[in-house]
Amino acid sequence: MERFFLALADRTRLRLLRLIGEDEVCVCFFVEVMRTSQPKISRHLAYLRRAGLVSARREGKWMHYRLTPPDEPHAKRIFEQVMNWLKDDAEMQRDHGRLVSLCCSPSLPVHIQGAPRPASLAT
Amino acid sequence: MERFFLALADRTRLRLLRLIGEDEVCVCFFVEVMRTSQPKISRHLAYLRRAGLVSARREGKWMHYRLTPPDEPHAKRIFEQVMNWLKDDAEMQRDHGRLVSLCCSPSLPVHIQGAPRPASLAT
DNA sequence: CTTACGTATTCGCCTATGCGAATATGAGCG
DNA sequence: CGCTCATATTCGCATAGGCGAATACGTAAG
Repeated sequence: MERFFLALADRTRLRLLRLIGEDEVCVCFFVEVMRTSQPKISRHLAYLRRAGLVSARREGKWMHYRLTPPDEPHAKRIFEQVMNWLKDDAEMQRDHGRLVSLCCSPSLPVHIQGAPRPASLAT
Repeated sequence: MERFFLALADRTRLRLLRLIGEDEVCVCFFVEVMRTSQPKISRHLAYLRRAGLVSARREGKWMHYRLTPPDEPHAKRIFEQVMNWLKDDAEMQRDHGRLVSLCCSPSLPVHIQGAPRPASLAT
């Protein structure tokens, strides 16, 4: 219970959760969209993994993260409410906007060319 | 947002929130029911006050605390869901049970004789 | 005014955790 | 194998915050 709330008690982690949303997103997009250092993002993803809120899948060099909402019914409902809350946050809307336009653009920036786009946003 | 979740990320604070519930409860009952040191309880109440989740009212020597749910609609809904979650926790059920039987008993233990009982539990 | 009592705050210590910088790991490729 | 790229982990440092012990504060009673 405390672990659950601790995982939610950091802005970087909340931004990551919001960016993932219903998709499965490659780490390189987080770095690109959030304009934050890669180690910082990786550390927070690890924290979320330990808290059980996300899980990862490797695909060659790329790691994809997706949400794994809690099993416990109360926690699950709260988690969904939190995700709704995040949608109303200005900064996170900007993040998400950047992710969408990035993934829908025909050519990715040089440093992430070839990165697998989130399924629901693929061109 | 982070401040909100940080406030919820501690078991002692969650126990306090659950004990308060819909009532206005005197600090001395927390100490009695949770079998925890008074400074510890006071510190966590101060934390909750700073986070805006509770507010205090002085009545002579006694301090009463009550919940002040967030204004922001998302936070408010989440807060209510959290309160429901707490009701299912075993330790917190024991806490609450002790509070009820304490307040409904005709005579309080020596060290809290004269303490004002929570309104809804008064004899 | 002094005392007693309920509550709050301070102090010193310790752990958790955030950060940037550097480095390690793991996978694909030549 | 050796190189590169994507990602993860480690290191050293700084702050937040938990705890018990001691102490301060505010109010009522004598």
